[in-house]
Amino acid sequence: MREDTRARIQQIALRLFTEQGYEATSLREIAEELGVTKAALYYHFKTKDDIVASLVDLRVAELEELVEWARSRPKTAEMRRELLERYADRLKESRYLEITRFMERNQTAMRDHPKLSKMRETMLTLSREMSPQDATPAERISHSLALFALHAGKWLTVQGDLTEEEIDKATREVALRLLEF
Amino acid sequence: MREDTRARIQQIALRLFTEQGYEATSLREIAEELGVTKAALYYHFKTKDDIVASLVDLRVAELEELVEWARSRPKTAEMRRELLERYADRLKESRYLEITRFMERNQTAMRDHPKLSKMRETMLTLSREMSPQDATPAERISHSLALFALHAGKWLTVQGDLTEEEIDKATREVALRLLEF
DNA sequence: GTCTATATTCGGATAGAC
DNA sequence: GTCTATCCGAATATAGAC
Repeated sequence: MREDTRARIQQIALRLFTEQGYEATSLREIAEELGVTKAALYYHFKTKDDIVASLVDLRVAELEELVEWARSRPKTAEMRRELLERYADRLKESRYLEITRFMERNQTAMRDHPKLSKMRETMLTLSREMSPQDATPAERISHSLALFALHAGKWLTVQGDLTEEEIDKATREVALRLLEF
Repeated sequence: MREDTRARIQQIALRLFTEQGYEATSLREIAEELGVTKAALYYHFKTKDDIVASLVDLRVAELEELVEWARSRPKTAEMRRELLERYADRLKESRYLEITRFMERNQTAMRDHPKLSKMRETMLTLSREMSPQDATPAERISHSLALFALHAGKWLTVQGDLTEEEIDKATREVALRLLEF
């Protein structure tokens, strides 16, 4: 039972921020779900903003791992395909997907959050690893879109009667094609 | 000078909602920029939500136009390429792009807005027009992604030293490739 | 670490005069 | 159509006891 309260706050906050939005979620709600009072949260996080900052940190760390991995490898087409697959695998992990969704859905709330520029920078670094040095602009864009395509796949659940597995498989296929361009 | 106040409210609200977020923008701010008081806004819109609803209506109307156009045409590959180009052209018009960005960035705020389901429905209809009847799941996803790719292109402005024109041209190229799949 | 207050600020919205 | 004035609720945050 009773693990790290800090981690439980993060977990509940992440869920509520993603479902309802950052601004629409009050500390009262988070506290209620946790079974404590608002004041208790302030022991663990100085401000509401601090909670969100801690969540962004988690994502940056994961992106940086991917960048590290890419850099430890020769810059070949094979490496890039594997990088793409690894990115797709991460997106399947629920915590990572949740944080990603949270960020996609709360762009304006995060607008001038200092952590966000850090994140963009890391994402840019990652997308640079997706192209060889001599790639043309169109190729670079296509390769970056390969990453976006994986995200987009997660939005397409509405798309007819396809199962999640089918969509995942198909988006990976499309993403690989974008990488080949 | 002094045109329709209603339209000016929409215009200012759209800008602020997009820049700062829906919840983070107060009626006071909108009123101040317009040079009137909060109370004056209530003459033109019953609630804050009404303002946003009127903006979504604008986008749905534009999407419906595209659907209408597609339906008035034979279902050929050529028609789909042109539909894609028309969609890209719309995204270049500032008002349309702004509304699109507003919606992308305020997904949670719009979460259970009745207008939103209408919009999703229209978007789904449009993406169905992008594929022939006998398309496989992977093909359908690729064709839908062609639309998303155009949106994604708008996020990539950061991407190095490319001009907006170059990015626009390259994303269209990539989108067309996704359509060919 | 968590509680019970409580301070403070600001939001959306309405009433009624002009 | 726009104003002044005001209501009401809710949110973040703090102080200080246990």
